[in-house]
Amino acid sequence: MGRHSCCYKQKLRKGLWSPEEDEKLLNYITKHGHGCWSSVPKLAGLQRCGKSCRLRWINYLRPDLKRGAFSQQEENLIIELHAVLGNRWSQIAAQLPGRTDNEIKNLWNSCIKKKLRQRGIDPNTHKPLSEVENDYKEKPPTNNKNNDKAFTVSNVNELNLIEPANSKPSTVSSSSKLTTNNDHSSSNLTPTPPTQEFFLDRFASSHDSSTTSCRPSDLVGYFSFQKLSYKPNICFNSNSSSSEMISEFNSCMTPTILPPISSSMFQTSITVKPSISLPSDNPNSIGSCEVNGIQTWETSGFNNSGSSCSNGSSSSIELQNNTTFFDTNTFSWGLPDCGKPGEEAHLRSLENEQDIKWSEYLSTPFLIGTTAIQNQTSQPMYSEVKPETHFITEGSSTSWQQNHQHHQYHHHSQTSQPSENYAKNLQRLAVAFGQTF
DNA sequence: AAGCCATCCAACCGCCCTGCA
DNA sequence: GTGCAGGGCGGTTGGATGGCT
Repeated sequence: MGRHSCCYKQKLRKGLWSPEEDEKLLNYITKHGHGCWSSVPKLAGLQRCGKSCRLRWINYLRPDLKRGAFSQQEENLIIELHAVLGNRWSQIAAQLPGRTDNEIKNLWNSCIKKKLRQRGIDPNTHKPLSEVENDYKEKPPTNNKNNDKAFTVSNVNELNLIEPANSKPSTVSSSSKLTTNNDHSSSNLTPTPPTQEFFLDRFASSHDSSTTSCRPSDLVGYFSFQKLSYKPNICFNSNSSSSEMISEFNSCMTPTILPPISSSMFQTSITVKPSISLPSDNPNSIGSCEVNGIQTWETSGFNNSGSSCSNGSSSSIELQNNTTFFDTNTFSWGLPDCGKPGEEAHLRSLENEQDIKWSEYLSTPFLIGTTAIQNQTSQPMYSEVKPETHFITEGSSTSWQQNHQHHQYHHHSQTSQPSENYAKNLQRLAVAFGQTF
């Protein structure tokens, strides 16, 4: 187990890749696509195992990789995603176009962890270190693996680390603490993804429970960690259909059950502009072109589902991601230093069609209006300064992302009626959290 | 200049999951 | 149902690099 058959073969090179090897691999995949990875090294003339080739491609040679340092906004996003997803680097990477799981993992281990600790935050639990220490004293881990890193709603509440000092403690956290960190045993460090309790708690955590209003503007800021109004109340009838549930939800706006959220919910469409560029005189150069105003990349075989160019030199794939990403509006910090001015206008023009709003799941009161969110002043959590910009990156739905996403739930059907959308999305989300309504 | 140390990050390892025969 | 092969993921390792003494 572990080692693949190809790895047992003799004479396989290990270690750093030489430029020649890179060229061979790039050439091969550009022309033929990777197909079966185990056959790639042989066909490409490489003395490597298939896994090694795959890794090299994914982490280094892919044309849509964004090179360079992570922006503060990306770091913030990683931190928050980590709070939700734990060490699921691939899922986190799926939310950061152009970044690889390996890259993010390295950043986390080398940089972000340290920063969080410096700020008195335990990077595993996202709790204040003092609290973690207290917890440890009170409840020493009996069985090591899950205890010390178990993820609870209270952990998530600590996301509001920079909450004003006078903010009141959560009114529901004690009752809504997640104790179901059981199905993620694959990773000891992986917190249980928060279910609806998490978000309810999040709603409540920074709010006075006596506040009864639930302004859409508050909800708009949900993902920006604005203070939210929350009235613990009601109200789904378990026999209700999804659309009825939505209706009920609309009517009361204070559900005891929020539609579950998963990483896939965070996703909306983006387009990514690959930042890797090869020398123009490089015969393996992967150029770009625009088709119908959409950035495309000549990456024959890069995406098997891509449309093919007929010039024989390459095929063109459309990198417009119509699947998933955090709603560009839900995170107010954005990636200002990643976006290019010229791209932004184009991206903004895509926003309307790209946005997957909460409203699609939760109906209008949760609508995260573009203008509304734009005017929100986000409350920084981990960083002192959180620029108020959109997280607009030109994203890609590359084959690798699609691979990532095949575990996830594609939604945002463009042909379905709204009610169908709601039902489907709710079902998907329920499945995503292993729950049923 | 040399040695030591810390950090970064590319790559490997081991395991799990899935599809298929 | 079972075993195998391949893909994917997360954890870990180790080489490269830079700073400091």
